[in-house]
Amino acid sequence: MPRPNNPLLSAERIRRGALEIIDTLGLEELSMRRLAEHLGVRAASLYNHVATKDELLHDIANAVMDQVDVSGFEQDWATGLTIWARSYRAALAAHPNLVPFIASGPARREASLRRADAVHGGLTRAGWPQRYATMIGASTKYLVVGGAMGSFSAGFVDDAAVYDDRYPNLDHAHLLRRHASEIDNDSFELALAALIEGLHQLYGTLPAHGAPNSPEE
Amino acid sequence: MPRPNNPLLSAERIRRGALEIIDTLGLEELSMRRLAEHLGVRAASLYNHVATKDELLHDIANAVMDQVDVSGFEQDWATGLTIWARSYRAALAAHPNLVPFIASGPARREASLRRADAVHGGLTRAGWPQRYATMIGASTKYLVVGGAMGSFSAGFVDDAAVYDDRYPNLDHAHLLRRHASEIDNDSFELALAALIEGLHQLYGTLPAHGAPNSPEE
DNA sequence: ACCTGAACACCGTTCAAGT
DNA sequence: ACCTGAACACCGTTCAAGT
Repeated sequence: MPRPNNPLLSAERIRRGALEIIDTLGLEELSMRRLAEHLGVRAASLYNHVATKDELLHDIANAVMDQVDVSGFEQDWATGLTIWARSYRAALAAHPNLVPFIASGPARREASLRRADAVHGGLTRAGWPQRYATMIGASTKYLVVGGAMGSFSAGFVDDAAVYDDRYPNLDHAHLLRRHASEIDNDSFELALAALIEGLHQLYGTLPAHGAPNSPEE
Repeated sequence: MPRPNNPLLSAERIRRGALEIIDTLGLEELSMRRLAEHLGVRAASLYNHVATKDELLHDIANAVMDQVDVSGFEQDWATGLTIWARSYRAALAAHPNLVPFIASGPARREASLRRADAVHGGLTRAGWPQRYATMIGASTKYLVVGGAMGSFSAGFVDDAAVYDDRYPNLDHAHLLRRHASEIDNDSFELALAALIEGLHQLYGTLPAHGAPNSPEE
């Protein structure tokens, strides 16, 4: 007689295990065989719950991106942009090893479109022409992705000797690694503030702002 | 008697062949075996000229990055920043499939340090405190890398039907793919202009600008 | 319904053997 | 000096076989 015989695996458990490996060992170290081992199972078993490694990664990426908050656009556009950018950045920073994957692939999933719609809608409702709304959304994304990705300061090894006196302007470069995340965050905030400041100025010059959108392009 | 017997391969030819595969088929499609086939040779032969696949990729990345121009810092800092950012972006855009690799790994090579030194030096000579010079360099890099990377508009498939009426604010989203590179470029220029505008304002508030750098942090 | 051993078509890299 | 076949330790994925 057949019993419930509760299963060893589930899509959720697989996703969690995969993200653990990504966070601790890196994206390159994630293999279906290693993941299976991590879960006390054989590689083939994973395919009862997950179609493909690539789809698994997309599912994980979507879960990470669900932390992004676009609710601020119910207030003014600048608040919406700020909350969006910061929560977006925080979501990526929580899983830095996954950023290259999230940032390279296009995102055509439901939730991702809803977010894009909220950003675009928040900006156009505030009076930005469609074309500007698109560009502002793109610019902000560049800043977030670039900031989460490059981890600018990680490029400098934590060893003053490397720089000796050949690069006089980098005499403090060896300090960067230690304060990397702090500097990364400050740089991001600086750029975000400058961007929004610049946009505020541009906003004042818009012909029909506040009025219903004029056709453009 | 031994003759010159000129070799089939060279590091240069391997690099060129690899970049051809990356540009046409994508980074994921590059394998040492496929590269060898592309060059009319066997995989093992490559290792007479190249230490490792990873090192090969770094060498290619360095060649691409050699197109970046930091000479503008000999003029004013805003010109330097603009020329740097644009040439940086152009270098990456010339080989989009390589961007994830270039952007994820730290760059501790000679040429890369020279560029960082030129940027940092140009900014500090103009009166920016060290800490700001670091942040401005980082911010600009975020913009360039994010812009070259995400290819924001590629996230929207070129099919209006997908969006139907569920996302009213994305009613022009299907146009994005067609004008993707144009919008990407305009968004980048918008953000760069806003950043530099914001920095100009900040520059005016610096305590001792023009004077020798005051010690900080 | 779910797990698995075995297999297939791939990888990057090494190395003794050839010229 | 340079190219190569064969091998090693890996991949992602499929599938018939088991329970």
